[in-house]
Amino acid sequence: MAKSSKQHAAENRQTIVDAASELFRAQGFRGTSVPEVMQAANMTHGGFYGHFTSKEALAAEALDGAFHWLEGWVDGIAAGHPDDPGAARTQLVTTYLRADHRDAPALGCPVAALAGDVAREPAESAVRASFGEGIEAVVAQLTGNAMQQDEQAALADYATLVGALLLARATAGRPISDKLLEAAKARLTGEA
Amino acid sequence: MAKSSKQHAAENRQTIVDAASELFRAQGFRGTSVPEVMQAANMTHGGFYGHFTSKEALAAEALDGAFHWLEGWVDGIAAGHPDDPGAARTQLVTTYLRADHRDAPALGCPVAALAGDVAREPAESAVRASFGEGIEAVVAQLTGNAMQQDEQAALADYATLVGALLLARATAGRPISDKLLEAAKARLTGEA
DNA sequence: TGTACATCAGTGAACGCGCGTTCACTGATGTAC
DNA sequence: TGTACATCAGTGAACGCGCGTTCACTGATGTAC
Repeated sequence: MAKSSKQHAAENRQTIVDAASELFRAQGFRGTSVPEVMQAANMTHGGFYGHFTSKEALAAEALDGAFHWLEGWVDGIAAGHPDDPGAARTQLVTTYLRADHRDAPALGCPVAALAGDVAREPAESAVRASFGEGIEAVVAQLTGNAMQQDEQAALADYATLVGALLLARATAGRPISDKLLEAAKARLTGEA
Repeated sequence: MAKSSKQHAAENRQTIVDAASELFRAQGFRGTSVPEVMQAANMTHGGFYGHFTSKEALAAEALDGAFHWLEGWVDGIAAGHPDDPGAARTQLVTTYLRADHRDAPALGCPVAALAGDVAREPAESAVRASFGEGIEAVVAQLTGNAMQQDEQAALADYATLVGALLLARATAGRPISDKLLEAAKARLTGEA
């Protein structure tokens, strides 16, 4: 019944990717070291290069994983409101802009967490490619059957969501932080 | 006619702050080293600690400088449209979301350039304090005589501007990058 | 006005440290007979 | 089923490097008489 060593290795690899996905979102690419990721995965750092060719390769894969989670999250909201795209959109906006999303970047939207880092990546970077594909996939979800927005509206909504969450994080601890979340919520749900 | 050494030192200090302000916006706090800043200011790095107590102290001062520039920029737009706050707002939105602002973060809005970095700063950080005060000052400008927006609208606008610019930077090179700028422009100027 | 000393901004070498990455090794798993 | 060998995931020490910061020194500027 013991796991084969290949199974074990594959599980360990996934543990590394998952740990990296959270650490990168919380601390950024530069703010997270390979030894730190490996320690979070309960391994020593020497084994890292048996699984990945470089830190950047891990970053791209961790970002893919975070986008995969995000797409599942959007799908889950859409599934909760079949035949009512407007209600789905409202719930997405409300949930995205909750204080607990602001306060837990490690487990939240990779776009808000890492857009600033990705913006500084060189043009050919694998991380930049993953980010671009990820964001296009999410926009496709918002314009698809589940949410039914036109593309321009979806892009403007997403920009507002990301901007508000990021500014709320950067000003956390000040009254303006909560106000930013409320203002974006009011704007996007038409309550003001 | 020769400058006194005190004048010279004060000028050099300002040169360091200005260089840091651009480098930090372009590359982030962690992505910019003290030697790199000093080289950009045409000095060797040894003299740095004669002017600043730490890299973080420089970062806070450089951020203050960038916000000062931003406030002047907003004032300039407001002054170009006396008695027409709506036109001022439209010009601000249009200018902020231009492709050349996306492509020149070093000389642009410090909020878009550094919000992600500031969000990871600890609660007591000097950089975080500078950022919070800076953003509050800018919001005060947008709600003041020159632009006359109510606070909630100003916050939602700013979130949209920052989110769109940041996402456009993170996706630069893809068609979606320009679309993000256009979508935010349309949303904020009511053209769609 | 000229000389002697004090100041202090900037230089350049050095520090300890953590980074990304490499590598010789170990020991458990897998394979051949 | 049991033994002998091969594989290979993970260990832990080590590498060269750039970081933030320190410090002894230099030489131009400023001050005292």
